[in-house]
Amino acid sequence: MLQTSFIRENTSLVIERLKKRNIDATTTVNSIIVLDDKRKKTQQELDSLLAESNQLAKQIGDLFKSGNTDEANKLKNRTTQIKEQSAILKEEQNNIAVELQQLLYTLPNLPNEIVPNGKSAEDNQNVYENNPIPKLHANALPHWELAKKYNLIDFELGVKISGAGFPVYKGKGAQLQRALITFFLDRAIAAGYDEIMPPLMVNEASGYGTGQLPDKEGQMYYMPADDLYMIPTAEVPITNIYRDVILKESDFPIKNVGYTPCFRREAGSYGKDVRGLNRLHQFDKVEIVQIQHPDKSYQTLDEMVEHVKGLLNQLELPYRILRLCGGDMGFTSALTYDMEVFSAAQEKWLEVSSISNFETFQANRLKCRFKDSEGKTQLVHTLNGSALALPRILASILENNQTENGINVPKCLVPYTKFDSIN
RNA sequence: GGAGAAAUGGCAGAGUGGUCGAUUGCGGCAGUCUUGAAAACUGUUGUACCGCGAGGUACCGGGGGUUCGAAUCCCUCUUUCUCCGCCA
Repeated sequence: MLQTSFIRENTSLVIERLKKRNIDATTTVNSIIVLDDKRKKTQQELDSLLAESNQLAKQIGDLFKSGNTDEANKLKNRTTQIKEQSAILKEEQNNIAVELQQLLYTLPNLPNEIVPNGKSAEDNQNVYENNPIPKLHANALPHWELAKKYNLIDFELGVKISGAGFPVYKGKGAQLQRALITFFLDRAIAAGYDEIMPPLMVNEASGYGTGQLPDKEGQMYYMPADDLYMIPTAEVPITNIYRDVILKESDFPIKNVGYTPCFRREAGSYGKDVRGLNRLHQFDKVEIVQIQHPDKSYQTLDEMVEHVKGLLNQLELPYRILRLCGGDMGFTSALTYDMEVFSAAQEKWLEVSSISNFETFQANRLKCRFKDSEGKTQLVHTLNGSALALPRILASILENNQTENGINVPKCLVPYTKFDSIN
């Protein structure tokens, strides 16, 4: 959520930057300013009424004490008047606040200056590409066939137990999955991240804190009996650790890593994009989160991209890095890099990580602040990224490393799997 | 799930209708003393909003109510603790 004060002071910048998202925010921004003016005016009136009422209450108290009940009762008349007036103003103030809040919720984050203009994924900027695309043998199979052939993943069994999008990992498939999780966690810990195992269900306040609510309400599984949401990513519970927290400057950078299953309804998805492991309702992900000083957050973003590059390099997967264009960026992000691996049998790029700087957008909702060197309280910057999302990594490992005789396990995983090939 | 107790500032812990944004202790910060440090002493130390400022308003777990006036009384929700029951 953008700050009202920021919108007031940078009106034209806000409108200009949101054009990168192909949004004309002029009307909304103007309404926000008008409403904010109204809010200020109402508060001034209300405050002075309450000030008078506080004064009177003191006087009445004194009068009662000195036995001057007649005079006290006279003043009471005035206070009842004030009460009525202030009740009206208070309601008005509440209404304004709600309306203002709703408008603010509709505005996405401002894209950073370097975010390319564009409407869709086709306009994303390719900023890095690595590792040659492997040449597969003539009978190469897509990962869902390989998973079946080597008894690694049972999709039909998942349908029986839960439904489509809930695969069952078996045998070496399950072990490979577990190896990847541990590998990713170990690498993050080595890079200075603290491991967190958070709850997998969160309350409404947490959903609002990181911006899943109200924007992506339908994407999360919701349990009405207990008013809880299944997490769509570890970002939600981990970042919400810092909700309503005032940090010290010396706390920076806060680096957390967490492995969690992630749950997504993926309403509206269908077709061949959902084949196999490409798009699931439940999947595993290791997420890195950082809370950083505003001056250093972009440096941190680069550092996080480097970290993920390191993982992909070790896994020896062909990948590319995209700088997302305004039209393809998430609601809460100021700058996002997507990492995609090439899935050789499907012959397409699969997104395996999305690394974003949210600047103060989440922090404003979370009320996560710090005291700067002058003792002033200001909002922190939050960042996060997948490091990494498992299913598509697994898919590309299976596809890219297949030979006529089986599948080779990447060297960096062998210490974890204790086997170096699947056949 | 049943019964009872509780929730106050970074922490501990007073406060049961007005003089309370809140005694005190610890911690934090600044200073005095010291070659330096410790100790001691002095001062300072919550958040948000409004206001150029003086200053004002709100907040004692959340929401509502009683009252001229609520941290304090009432209702409700949440959470924590103790006991009982059940259970991985």
